[in-house]
Order: sequence, then structure tokens, then C-alpha cells
Amino acid sequence: MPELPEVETFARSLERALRGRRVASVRLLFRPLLRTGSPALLSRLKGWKVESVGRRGKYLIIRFEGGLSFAFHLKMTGGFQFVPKGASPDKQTRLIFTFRGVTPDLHFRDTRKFARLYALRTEAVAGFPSIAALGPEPLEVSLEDFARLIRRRKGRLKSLLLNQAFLAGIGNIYADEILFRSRLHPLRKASTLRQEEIECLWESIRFVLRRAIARGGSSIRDYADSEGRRGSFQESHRVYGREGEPCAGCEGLIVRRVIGGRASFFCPKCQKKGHSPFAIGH
DNA sequence: GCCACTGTTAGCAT
DNA sequence: CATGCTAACAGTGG
Repeated sequence: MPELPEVETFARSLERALRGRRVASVRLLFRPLLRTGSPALLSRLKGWKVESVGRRGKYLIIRFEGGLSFAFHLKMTGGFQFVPKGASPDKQTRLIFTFRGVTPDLHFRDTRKFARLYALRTEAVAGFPSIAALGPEPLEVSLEDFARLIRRRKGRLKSLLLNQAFLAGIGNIYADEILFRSRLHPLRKASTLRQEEIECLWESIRFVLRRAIARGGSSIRDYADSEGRRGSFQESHRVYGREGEPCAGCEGLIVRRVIGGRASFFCPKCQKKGHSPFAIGH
């Protein structure tokens, strides 16, 4: 389910474990994972150090010495896992990194095979079309810029939060949690928001994402970080996956509706289509 | 066994 | 530009 908080969790633990480590080998087990660059290119990484691991939207980016970078999109089931040196891959492992010294092997696993790896020259990463098209980082955009951007938008809030060209990194779970905290209806048209509602939405985006990162993300299926630790933010979900359960803020029940082709959970009583400037305390 | 559903998003039709 | 549908694939739960 990797959305921004889960990708950030991977990026932080990989950065800590891999920065300065020297690559011993890179083995591609599932050819279609690699979308840009050839398998032969991967062998050129041998002997180079990892310079940094970071994130942009839902992309996890590993920068190597020698001017090569890997941009991973984890899609729905991609993830990294450290395993003991030489451990044999399971059938869902698509790529194996090994490193010199004591660093464990790193397996990239992806059950559904949707994940993608773009091997790019480092200077080409920012200009890579699907990365260049991303909107601002939700935790970096200022309230002023956010207000300016959202006022131009006409679509429904739910679809807008999922639109990576608007803000980068928010997915289905966090969109619903953010809207609940803002007390905004998912079908509300963005251009109709008043200033207080825009401020509340901006604050809710920051609050939900920061707290989710602090909790190591949400483990609603088998998601775990690269050390195998599960996140705990699923325990703080107020609406996602809670159809029929009582709302945390009123006596009503959470409903599930399909909006823009995506399952959407919300409280129809707290999240009215009309104006509602008050955030729910969490 | 069958069917519906799942965290993403690119591409194409309307 | 917005929105809706499909496809890519595997597993799970009813």
C-alpha cells in the first residue's frame, strides 16, 4: 500500500542502512520490473557506493556514485526487505542487491508485479516525465501556495487529493483520513472551499501524513518496512476500511462509496457537502 | 469454485 | 480539463 508515509519509511531506513555502502551485485529476477535502462547497465553498479536514498511523491530514489540512480515506484505491493547475506529469494522477490562488508542483502519484493524500476542518469531523474509531472510535496508546500493551487481546481476533493500532479504522494487511505479530519465531503468541489476550509485541509494533510510517518505507515495487509517491522498508523485510521463502524466524532456510521472508481470511506454526518470549518480533534 | 475486492497509474474514450 | 473505464497481476475473503 505504499503511499507517501510508507515510501518515506522505506527511504529513511534504506538511507540509514545503505549510505556509503559499496554495491557488490545487483540481480534482476523479473525483467519487466526494469522500465528504463538495460539489465547490462545494472552490472555497472558493482563497486560504487550508495550516495543517498530519498523520496519524491511515491517514488523511492537511490542515488549511486558514478552518476546512476534508481527510481522505484512500488505501486500496490512493492517493498524492500533486508535478509541475511546469501538468503534465497522467495517467489515474490524481483531484484536482489548485495553489498560489500557486513551489510545484509536487500531484496525488492512485489507480489502483484506492478512495481517499476527506472534506472536513470542522476541528472535525468528530476526531468524524467512522470517525476517532472508531480505536484509539490504535501509536507513542503506553503499554505499560500496550497491555497493558490486549490482555488484553480474544479474537481472533487477526493479525486484531487489522489491526483499526483496536484500534490505528490497521497493515496487512497490518506486521502480519506485527511478529508475526515478536515470534515470535508469527498465529493465537495475544490473551487468552492472557503479560506478557513482550505487552511483546515492544509493542516490536516500535514497532521495526518506526519503522524503516519511517525508511526511507520499503515500495515493494512502485509506491509512492513525493510527491517520487517509493521507500521501502526492503521490503529489511528478513523474511516478507511471502517464501513458500518461508529464515527469517532459523532453518533453516525462510516459509509463506503465508490468515488472516481476508488473505494471511499467517510462519515456523511461529520463530512457535509456544505461549509464546515471545524476540525475534529484527534 | 466463483466472484468481488485490493494500496497505483498510464492510456484512451467520452 | 474532468471523469470513467481498462489493463497490468496475485492473493484474499465471502
